[in-house]
Amino acid sequence: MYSQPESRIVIIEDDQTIREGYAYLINHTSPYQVVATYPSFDAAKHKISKDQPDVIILDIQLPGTNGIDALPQLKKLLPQVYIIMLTVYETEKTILDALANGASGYFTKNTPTAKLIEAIKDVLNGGGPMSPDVAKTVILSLQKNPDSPLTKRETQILELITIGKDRGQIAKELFIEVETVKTHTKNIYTKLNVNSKAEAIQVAKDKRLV
Amino acid sequence: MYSQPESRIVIIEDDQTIREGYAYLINHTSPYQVVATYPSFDAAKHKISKDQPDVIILDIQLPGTNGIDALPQLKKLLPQVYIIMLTVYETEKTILDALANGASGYFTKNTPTAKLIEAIKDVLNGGGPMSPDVAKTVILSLQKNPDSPLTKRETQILELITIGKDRGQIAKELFIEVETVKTHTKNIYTKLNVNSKAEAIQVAKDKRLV
DNA sequence: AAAAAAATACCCCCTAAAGGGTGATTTTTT
DNA sequence: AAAAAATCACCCTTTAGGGGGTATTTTTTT
Repeated sequence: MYSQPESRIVIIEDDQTIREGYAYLINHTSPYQVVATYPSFDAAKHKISKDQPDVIILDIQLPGTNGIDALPQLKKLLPQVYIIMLTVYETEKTILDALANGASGYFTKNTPTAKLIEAIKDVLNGGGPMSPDVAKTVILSLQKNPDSPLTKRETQILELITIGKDRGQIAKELFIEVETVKTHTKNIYTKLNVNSKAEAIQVAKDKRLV
Repeated sequence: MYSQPESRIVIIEDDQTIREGYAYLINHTSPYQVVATYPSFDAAKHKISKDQPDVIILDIQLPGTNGIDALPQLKKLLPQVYIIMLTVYETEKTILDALANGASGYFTKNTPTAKLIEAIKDVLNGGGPMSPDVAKTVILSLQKNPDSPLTKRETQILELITIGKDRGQIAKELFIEVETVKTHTKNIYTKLNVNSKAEAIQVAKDKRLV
């Protein structure tokens, strides 16, 4: 599926200058048309369905409902819409929350309009555009700790523990005895300085061991 | 920190045509220099430290040690190096494994050299470049299920359960009583059709509820 | 304003799964 | 040859987790 020139864009952004600037440039330098702009989600929510947007450009720091909370609601109103986040926030949590809640792309506000237009094309073609720094943050969030004190087998077992498997399931999955799983678990606990599954999971998440 | 023109590139790729093609184009159309190329990690591992690469372009499907397994070893040999994966595989698991193991970027093999050169610049500047389809896969892997049957509070509690918190910790964290946590947990179990924490975690992961 | 949904809180009972200790053999790496 | 990792076994103890039931308050939706 390729992007259609008629693709309809809505911009939700409280800063009038940015809002109108992007709108003007998209309308005049791209094949897409900005069919509506709103200064807040609350102003948009009752009208946006009528706009039938294909892509929404959504700011995070909005008056009233913020962009993150607006995301699931927009998705509910317009299940097929692609949403590109535009924000000055680039903390890991904000970025991950936005993506978890259904954003298709994420850009920081200094992004030139040309890049944004490219991003619109990307999402319409099924891609997931991000600015380089955002991508970096996402990648870092996925990265495992390369200096894990655990052996390969122990890491494997810890991984299964973190996804909720019990001793029996782990044993079956790895074709080993329950007692062996127990031994590995004990060794894991010793190395991580914990003495329960719950604590092990917490340390694992915290130190990105899995 | 900006990328230095002298930045040193190593290519590890078994297909001679691709390997030499990229090497030639990078050397002749970019400010970077390809200081060595290898057809496999096993061929590279004893010599690559001497090459002092800033960036390694690494194929996944290599004879002998594959690219994913090579990643941690390369990181050990050259802790500061940036690694860009280049592959035909684009399954979620492969991509996530590569990023988890320390890759800085990820491209599919049809990527034009110009994009790859841009990616080299990106990683040297601290970015995390990915081709649009890869980025999309990464974003999808982070996405939550928008049709969760759980309420906000229940989702919150399930989230805490998945990171290994026990009733007491959850209660404390949410400023509610342990008994309330229990009630929520019961409701979660009913909705998810499970009857243990372990199962709940598995369903949560499986259905991307958290 | 009324109804529905969500969040909060308590009580009793009960056991399965988890955790601690100790020891030993086999396989893989260095 | 030595060290590290992975495998398996037996005993014993406990607690955090789970089932059932009931009820009030707060928030949201209609």
